Amino acid sequence: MSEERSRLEQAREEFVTQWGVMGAQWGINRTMAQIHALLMTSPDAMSTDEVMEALSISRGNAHTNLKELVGWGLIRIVIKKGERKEFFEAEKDVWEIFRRVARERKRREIDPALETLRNCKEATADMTSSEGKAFHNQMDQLEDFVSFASKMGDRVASMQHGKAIRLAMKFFG
Amino acid sequence: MSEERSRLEQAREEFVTQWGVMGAQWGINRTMAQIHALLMTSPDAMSTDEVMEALSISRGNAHTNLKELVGWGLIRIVIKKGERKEFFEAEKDVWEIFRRVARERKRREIDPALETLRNCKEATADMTSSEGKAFHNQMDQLEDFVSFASKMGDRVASMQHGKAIRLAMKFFG
DNA sequence: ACAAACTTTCAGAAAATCCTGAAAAAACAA
DNA sequence: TTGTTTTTTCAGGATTTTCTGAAAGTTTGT
Repeated sequence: MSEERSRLEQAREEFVTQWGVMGAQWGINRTMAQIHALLMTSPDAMSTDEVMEALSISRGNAHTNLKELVGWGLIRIVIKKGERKEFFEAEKDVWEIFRRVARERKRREIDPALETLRNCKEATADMTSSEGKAFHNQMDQLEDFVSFASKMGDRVASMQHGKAIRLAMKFFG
Repeated sequence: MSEERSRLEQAREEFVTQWGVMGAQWGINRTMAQIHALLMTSPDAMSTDEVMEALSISRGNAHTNLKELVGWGLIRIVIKKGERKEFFEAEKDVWEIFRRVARERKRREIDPALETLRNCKEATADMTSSEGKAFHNQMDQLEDFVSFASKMGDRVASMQHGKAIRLAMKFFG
């Protein structure tokens, strides 16, 4: 029994560590990704102190990243009866996690990028030199592609899990 | 004429700068993203010295990031007749750029992540405690999702542009 | 109002990442 | 071979990012 427990803890630690590494590669703060992994695999909501303890990190660090995760909609605050402090609980449904990350990245990164591409496109719309035209054309293609991908993202992210699966099957069928 | 030229340079600089910012947000070295943007909008292949000059960066920096981009398959080396040095030229087709980035990220990041998930899944496959089962189940769902997304990526990335567009239209139709 | 429990902020320290510049290695020409 | 051009490497410096710990702020109960 205690053997199973320790094996579980070990697997969980590996997951937390690797999720952190992966997050870092995708431009997400390592600690934030680790907290996310920790909460995704926690049977119960955890307090700030429990997170600090589990990852050996400072209060400030834990606090900042917990709030950041709340901002991403990946975890939520839970108040327990009789307890004064806040507890945090992760969204565990993978499809829902994906949808929230997609929505947030779009808002924070894709939309501003589109803005830039449109600016560059507009600023060169009237050019007559071949270089000017080539640049304009390149911006146009990029804008088309990014806005198309963005719309696809919206579409997919607003689907229910079941529907997404069925649609995806069409790809392979 | 010179007015158009300077307006073009300005637009191009904005693009290079912003592409750098965006890259950084996605876990890509800022300089690498800037060089990529520079070459994507260059009418001709550029030498290391020209890149250094255009971005005001050192030779070492330029060299390392150019080679990194070659490794990602986003630019290629070009040898000009009568010239001894190497020139670099970017892939300009957005669909092709997307495919190469997708393929590389899969290889470098998704596949290792799947490996971890499978490990964690396997290590807890026989558990009887409810916590053990919950963890195993969570790993299973994550693994399913990631490997599914990965297969989708493969599928899409191996399609021709035209075919992808037609398929995508089904989404909206 | 006071005190205890808890949350938030942030200046400075630590760590991770990135860049420079120069030297070494390699490629090539004469 | 010898000299010239170009590529590659990398130690040390600069910058950016992240973290700590403590103080300030807030909420809640008495």
